[in-house]
Amino acid sequence: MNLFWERGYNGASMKQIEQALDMRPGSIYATFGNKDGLFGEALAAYAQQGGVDLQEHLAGFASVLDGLQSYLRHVARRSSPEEVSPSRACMIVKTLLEASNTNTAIADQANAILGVIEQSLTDLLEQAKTRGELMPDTNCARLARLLQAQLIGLRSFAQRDISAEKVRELADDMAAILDYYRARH
Amino acid sequence: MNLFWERGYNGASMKQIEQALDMRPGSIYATFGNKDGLFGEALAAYAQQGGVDLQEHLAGFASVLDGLQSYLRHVARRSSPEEVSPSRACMIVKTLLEASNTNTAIADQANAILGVIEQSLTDLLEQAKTRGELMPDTNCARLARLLQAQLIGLRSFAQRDISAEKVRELADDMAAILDYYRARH
DNA sequence: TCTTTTTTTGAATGATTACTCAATTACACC
DNA sequence: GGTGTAATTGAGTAATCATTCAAAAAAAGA
Repeated sequence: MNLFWERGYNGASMKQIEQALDMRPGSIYATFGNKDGLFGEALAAYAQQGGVDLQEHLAGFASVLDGLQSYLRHVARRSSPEEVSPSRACMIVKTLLEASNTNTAIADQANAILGVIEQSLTDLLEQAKTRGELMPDTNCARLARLLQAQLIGLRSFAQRDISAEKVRELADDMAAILDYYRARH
Repeated sequence: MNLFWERGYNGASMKQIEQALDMRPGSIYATFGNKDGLFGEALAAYAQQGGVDLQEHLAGFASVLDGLQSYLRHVARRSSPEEVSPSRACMIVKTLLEASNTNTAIADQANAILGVIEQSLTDLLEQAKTRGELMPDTNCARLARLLQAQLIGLRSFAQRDISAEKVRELADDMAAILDYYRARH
């Protein structure tokens, strides 16, 4: 997963995969079918890990919106140039952009995952609306897409050769956007 | 340029490039050096074209902020699934994500281009501030990065299998963010 | 028109690609 | 310990990768 995340589908050769897994070709193909199958499992593992990360983070907050704002800053911290990570950018977005016109199966998988994430965010925002955190007329599905676009933008921006502070500032500015949707008390 | 934009650096083979250019290997290598050199010229051409597009669009507006908001919607229209384009996503971002851990030279070029764009946006926002369109205490460099992240997020989001209307809505919501930075009269 | 320079051609290069399979090793059950 | 099943090995496959270069063609200069 880390190798694919770092180098992308085409950038990771079977030779490098053999080394990363400490497995020989035959075992790899017996286990995963082919490179697509292996990549698919890696991407699914990445997505699941990301889902757990979001859920764990939100668990520490009584307010959904506070949790989402903190999550944006959390993502910025994890996408900081100081951190040691296979890539600062999101593996799902990297996959979507790389595979969209070259590998339909993989692009479809990335699309499906992003659809699930969008739905999760919608559910969370609906929950926030029910709790009175959001303005009553908020279109939660639409706001979820805006939020997802923020996460995509943040992490892709973080892939730039740029300081950690500027990434942090960006996350703060993105978090502030959510304030505009908060219910006035 | 279109071939690289559509399929990415690794996704475009020299065979396909030969066909797209209607040139034989020797001529290609005599003209561009190698695949990296050719890709570099394609990316530079893409960036220049993008710069012209932004400039032309803003020329139709007396207000910088109005122009930028309209540009967001213009980008959404161009990134619509109905449009015939090599890719809905931005070639520069695609390159940044694909090359960051595999091809330093190309990643550096993408980084440099994004730096130039950031500076252009900063200049535009400074101009808006001078004209009294923005709140006087606006941090234009920081807002420029937020705006760039919106453009990155919008076009990457548009690469999803999603309706044109939802992309349009997203662009509207992003444009609305700029309103929060407008000077109150 | 002849000569020189430049450009184009396309077959051939070695390296690398994803992938296969007969042979071998390891494991599980009695 | 013996036997059958499952998993692993790694040399080897054909195809494709980016790239080269001597020969041919085209263009430029005299």
